[in-house]
Amino acid sequence: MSRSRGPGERAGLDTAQVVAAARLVVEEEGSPALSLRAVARRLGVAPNAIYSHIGNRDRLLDAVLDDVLGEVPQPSVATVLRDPVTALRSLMLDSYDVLVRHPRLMPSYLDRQGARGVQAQRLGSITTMALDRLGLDERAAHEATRVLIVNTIGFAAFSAPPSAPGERPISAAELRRNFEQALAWLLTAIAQSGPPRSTG
Amino acid sequence: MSRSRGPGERAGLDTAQVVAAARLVVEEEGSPALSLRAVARRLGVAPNAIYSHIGNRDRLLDAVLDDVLGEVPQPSVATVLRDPVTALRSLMLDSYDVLVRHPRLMPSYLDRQGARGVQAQRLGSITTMALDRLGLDERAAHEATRVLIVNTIGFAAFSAPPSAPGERPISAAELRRNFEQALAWLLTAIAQSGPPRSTG
DNA sequence: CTCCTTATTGTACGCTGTACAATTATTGTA
DNA sequence: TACAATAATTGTACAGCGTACAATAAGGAG
Repeated sequence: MSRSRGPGERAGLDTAQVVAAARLVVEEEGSPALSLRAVARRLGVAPNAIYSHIGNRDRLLDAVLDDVLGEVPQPSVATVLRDPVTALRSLMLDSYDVLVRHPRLMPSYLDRQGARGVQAQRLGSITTMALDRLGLDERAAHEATRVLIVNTIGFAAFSAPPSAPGERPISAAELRRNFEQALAWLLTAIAQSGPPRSTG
Repeated sequence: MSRSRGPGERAGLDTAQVVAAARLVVEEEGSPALSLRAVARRLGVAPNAIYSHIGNRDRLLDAVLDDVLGEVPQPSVATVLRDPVTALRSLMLDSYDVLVRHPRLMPSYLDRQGARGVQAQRLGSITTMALDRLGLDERAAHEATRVLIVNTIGFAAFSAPPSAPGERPISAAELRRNFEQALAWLLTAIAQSGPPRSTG
């Protein structure tokens, strides 16, 4: 531990390191334990050192959220064009699986409305592309996107263990089947909402 | 202000008063400002006085959440039995409208998974009743209930103003139409998932 | 080399939840 | 009524939090 560092001496931090450390804190201690001070501790740095790299506690949270979304794999454009519904289904399932690994981060996601970082935009534009392919106009595509996002984040949020330990805490597999069901319902409705495809 | 009260002197609090004060705090200062100390201040009471009535900060939050749900009107049993789909639709719309009035409470709702208090159970059992009427078995009814709840809370959560003020913050009316659309999709799918009604 | 910007520390403030013991009011029991 | 048990409330205290401020040193620009 390099505990001895005077004011002005550099620690060689950058934003990526800060975000990475924050993710470690979240993954090992849960996201209620995500504090600037915990991150700083892990980096062997004074608490306020963080402020040079991210302005704010909220911005740190945003960065972590978006970073997590980076784990969601990218479906190929070819797949999206060939079979938009299947592409949407696996995109949402993949997103769900990633999000479920960070259950206690979910309330923050909704608070920040799905995080508006680069990763979120990446996933958003693929979604919009697939919906466009289904024949939805821009407005309808936006709305459908929101429905899918709400559903995915919402279900992921329900995977957190309940506060009262008395209640049967619904198994992860069960919840995932439930999510798949809802997703299927929504995708069917969305696909039907576009104009009927003439391409047979 | 009765600031002068020695240890042991009663303030005459009860749980309802504490919850009511907490609701006032939330409604006037936003739910991030909901602290035991703020509630205590408003009641003219020492911070730790709250602990006699609710054990915990989380439990206070739960109580507030459930209290808010109390505003959702109860559809009559006759209505539910006559037209379950319409009853479900207006129940969810009413819930949405109530929740939207407390946007910054929504992340907590998801965190506590919709709150398991008496009000939540009241709404839950009406929902289950309607779904049962549609011919869903117990398991299917539970799943459909969860889908509807996730959708409602999720959309309500999106009504909070976004953190980055640059983004166009989507009008309330627009979001509500979007919610109605999603609700219609889900209700259609759910109604079809039950066995076809033989009762003409 | 000198100047400027930037990253980092030390310190400090006010806020938070909550544990603990002391104190008094209320309730139950005889 | 007297007394004991329980419950509600305060005072005090602690560790943690986000973050503002000034001092300091390192790195880059000229």
